[in-house]
Amino acid sequence: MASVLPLSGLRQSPEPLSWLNSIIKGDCVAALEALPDQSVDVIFADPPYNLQLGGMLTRPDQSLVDAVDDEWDQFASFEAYDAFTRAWLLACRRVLKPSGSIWVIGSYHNIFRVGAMMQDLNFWILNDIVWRKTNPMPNFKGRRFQNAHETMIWASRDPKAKGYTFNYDAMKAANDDVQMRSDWLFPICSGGERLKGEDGKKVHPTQKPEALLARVIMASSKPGDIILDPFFGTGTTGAVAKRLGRNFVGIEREQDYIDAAAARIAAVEPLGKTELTVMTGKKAEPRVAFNVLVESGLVKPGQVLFDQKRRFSAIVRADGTLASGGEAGSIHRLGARVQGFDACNGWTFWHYEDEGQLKPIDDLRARIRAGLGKLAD
Amino acid sequence: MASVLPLSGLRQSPEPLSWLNSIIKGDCVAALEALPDQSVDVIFADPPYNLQLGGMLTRPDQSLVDAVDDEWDQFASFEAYDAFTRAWLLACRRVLKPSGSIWVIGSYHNIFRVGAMMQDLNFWILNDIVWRKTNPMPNFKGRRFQNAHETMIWASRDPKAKGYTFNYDAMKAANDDVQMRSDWLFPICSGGERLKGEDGKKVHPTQKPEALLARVIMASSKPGDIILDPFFGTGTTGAVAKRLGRNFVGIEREQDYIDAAAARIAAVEPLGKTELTVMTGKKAEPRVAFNVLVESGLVKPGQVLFDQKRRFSAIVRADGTLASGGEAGSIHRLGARVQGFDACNGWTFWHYEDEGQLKPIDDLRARIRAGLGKLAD
DNA sequence: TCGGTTCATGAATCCAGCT
DNA sequence: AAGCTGGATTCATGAACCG
Repeated sequence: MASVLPLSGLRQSPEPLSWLNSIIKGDCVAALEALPDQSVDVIFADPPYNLQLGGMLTRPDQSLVDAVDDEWDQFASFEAYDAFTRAWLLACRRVLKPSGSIWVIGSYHNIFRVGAMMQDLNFWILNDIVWRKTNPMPNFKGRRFQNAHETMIWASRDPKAKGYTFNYDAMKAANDDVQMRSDWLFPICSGGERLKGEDGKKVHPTQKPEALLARVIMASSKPGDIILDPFFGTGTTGAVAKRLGRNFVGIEREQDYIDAAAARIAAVEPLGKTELTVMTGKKAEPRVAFNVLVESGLVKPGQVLFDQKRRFSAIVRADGTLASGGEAGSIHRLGARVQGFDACNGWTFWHYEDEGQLKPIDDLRARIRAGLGKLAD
Repeated sequence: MASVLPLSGLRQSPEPLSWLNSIIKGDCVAALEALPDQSVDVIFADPPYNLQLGGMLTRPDQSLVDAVDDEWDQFASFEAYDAFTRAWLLACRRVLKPSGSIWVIGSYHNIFRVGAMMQDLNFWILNDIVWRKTNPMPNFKGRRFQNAHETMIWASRDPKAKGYTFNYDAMKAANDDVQMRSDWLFPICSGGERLKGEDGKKVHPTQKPEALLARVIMASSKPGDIILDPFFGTGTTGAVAKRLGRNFVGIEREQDYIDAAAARIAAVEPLGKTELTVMTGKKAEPRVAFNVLVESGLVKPGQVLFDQKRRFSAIVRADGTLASGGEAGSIHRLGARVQGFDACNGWTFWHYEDEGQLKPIDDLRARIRAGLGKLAD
């Protein structure tokens, strides 16, 4: 039976949601019943990998590799694992907002089955992301390549969903101003970040690095969003969500993991609003109609605009449209028309003459946005 | 109907196999009927990815992206794609030797379904390999991460198969003497390597780089092995196989691709035996029994061996076994016994004294292998 | 001939918001 | 709900072209 353990909340709402910023104890599918339909923005799931280990594995020095042999990773067959996967994915699907997205991490043992099931359940894969480990465990027997990565699937709830969050500009800025790729490089979780028990042993066998979760959350959610982790473990998702100003919900069966996660999350200090501000691109800026430039006097009716190479020209009309050789329309439509294209960004295509030089009219828009419109003659 | 087109053969056998080093024209499953059971060593398959593209895609400069919209990549549903996948995988399974292995390449559109089906059909995944592209196509609309990799699944025919070829030492040597990882970095196929028609257009939309195939073939096959590619396309697998002294079989439906592949392969000059000699490590070296060291006089009966720290010692007996404190056995057994381990590499555990210094008996084995046994006193 | 610039292109499930 | 419109959006590579 699932029970809700409230933690220190991040979110003060007029109708407080009892499950927000808490860890729900119980089986994943049963516990999800505590959540309403379409109530979470992002799901990060780190399900059992269904490792099928033959026996003990020893290193060349005969030391024993501490394998993942926990009870929760044992399944009788692929069919059993598929049934389990289908059940939790469906439960997650119900609580995910139509504009939400889901991440699932796995290895070659399970990720193919998970990915196929996600497609069968009508999730729409956006990317598969490869987590390249800087320090993977070696292959001790020399019979395979070193297994040096894990795979994450990022998917929207529905094939045609357009509303999912992707902070493209923030990702690009974080990657030396080129697009963030689908292969990410991070160390495995170790050192001080790795939770250890009083006996010095790791608390959870598959604790994920916070850096990995940070990129996931920064890429696909906004501050204040609700992030669900149905296999909470020791709460990496919750800790990072709290630090990044997001709300979280965790589901976990084992009391030991819950205790460790709760203590860990309580110690997290959320970042301030300033630190959380992300790079945004033009899409986020307020719309300025070309007409406003005419009205403000930055562009005058009758003025002639050119493309950068003066191959085309057009005359500004008083209503904020352009005319050229019998054709007329918006700066975008006419830009497309004269070039024979379907589309065109008129702001960067059309230029005005200033002291003999051609400058894009986008510069004038920038002045409006900066509040300088009234200063223009 | 499938027909066999013989090419210049690499292999002269007393019972020539008509399909060897040839391209079989026809549908993959039907054409595979021409091959006997358990007749090929390695399969490399690059099946249709089942891309589901919405419409046209333009770059920011309004140019049109030349998408993969070929008829052979169209499937009515996931079910249809699964049925197709199951059929060709089963046909491949029949012709694959029990000691063989199979590679399948794909993207997130299809690889999860392929991987799950491979598991369902009792293939045993050895690795999933990520091909990281140095120069992937960008994401033009800024709505996802740049799709910068493809995934290959490497699997043995059966779960307990141990005989598959993996040239571990060659891979390690090629990777600056550290284990080859599961993420590989290669450019996409372009420039002079990319086959172009008379119109200057690419002959095949998805030609793979030869470097990728070279690593696959070098890692998982031996010279003289037979490599099957059931989706031959323009014959990258055949060209690389021939160059690396392997035999190939290709299956392809489109005559245009067959013509291009045949001409391409005919122009390939196989490497010589010297160039093909792979870096082989200890596993490939001839086995040397400890007894040989005793017989050759490099180790003398009654001589005392130690571990590196002189915590343990043992006496060499004339039959090539060791004795220590009432226990006796092979260098490996006794090494394990004195340490309380299940296993031990006696060659590196036991040391002999030489001018006051302890040196591993493995050094003596190396002298035998180098033909220096008789020079020893 | 050399160096700089322009241009084409690659397995791609690629827009959002308002009327 | 479907359609319309504003306008945002690309990286590495090699060939072609130019001065």
